[in-house]
Amino acid sequence: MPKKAPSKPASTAKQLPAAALELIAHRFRALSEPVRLKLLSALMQGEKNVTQLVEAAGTGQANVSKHLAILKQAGMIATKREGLSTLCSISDPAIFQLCEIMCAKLKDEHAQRSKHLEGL
Amino acid sequence: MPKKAPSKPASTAKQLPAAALELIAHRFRALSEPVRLKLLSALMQGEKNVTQLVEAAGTGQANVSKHLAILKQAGMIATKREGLSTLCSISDPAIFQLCEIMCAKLKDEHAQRSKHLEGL
DNA sequence: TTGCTGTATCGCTATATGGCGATATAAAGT
DNA sequence: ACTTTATATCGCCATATAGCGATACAGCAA
Repeated sequence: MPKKAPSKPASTAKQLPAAALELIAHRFRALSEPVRLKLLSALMQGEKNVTQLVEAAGTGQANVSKHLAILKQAGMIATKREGLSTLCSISDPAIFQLCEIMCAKLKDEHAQRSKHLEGL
Repeated sequence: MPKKAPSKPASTAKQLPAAALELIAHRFRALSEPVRLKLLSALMQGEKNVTQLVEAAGTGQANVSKHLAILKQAGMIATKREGLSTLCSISDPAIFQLCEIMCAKLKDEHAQRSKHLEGL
């Protein structure tokens, strides 16, 4: 695929420009809070409105609203008004991959820890 | 530190227990800072000592040391002393996958934005 | 020992952010 | 109009953390 070579200082080029790193970091940060992961986890079962998500998250409505805004800004969920409700849904399937990889990592490490304890 | 969650209302069972979500969030958080991503980016080219990483990161040595500790605690890098130096290396190949996915996401979004500007 | 280098840790400040209550806005029904 | 419901936003507080300088520690050389 023909990738355009933008005007980049080819000499001192790191593989990723600093601006890109900030964008990437920003997106990872959206995934770095348990409440937000819980929201995404709930949304993996399908579209939900904010009230349902408040229930699922187990925290206040104001917080959920803020967290949803963060997820939305990170391009991970989409929202649409429907009457009184705001329906939320996962907008980027990459999230599934990301969480799967991270979960696999956790399971591996857990298995390692269990192994280390076997001899006790 | 988070106060201990009281006995869970068993009704709202989740696919992932809260403790797991915290662990996952913790790992994503390790990837949520530009300096740490820069360190990982540098380490993708191979083992490096702290001084080299300080150069690559463009921030103070104290910060780099702290960031490396965070990455280490998240199980993303390994360190070994060798003489005066501490050699660091990526210990979990999953990081490559995670960053690839996130970068692809960014490229997609960038392409989208470019498209929206085409008609102007 | 002393000195030098590389790394880790401490103390501090400033900023960012999560959680909460209160309030504002939006949309629909009366 | 007013009320109710659903969501968003605001103000405040407490905590977390990135960055910095100074310092402590570790390892090697003379």
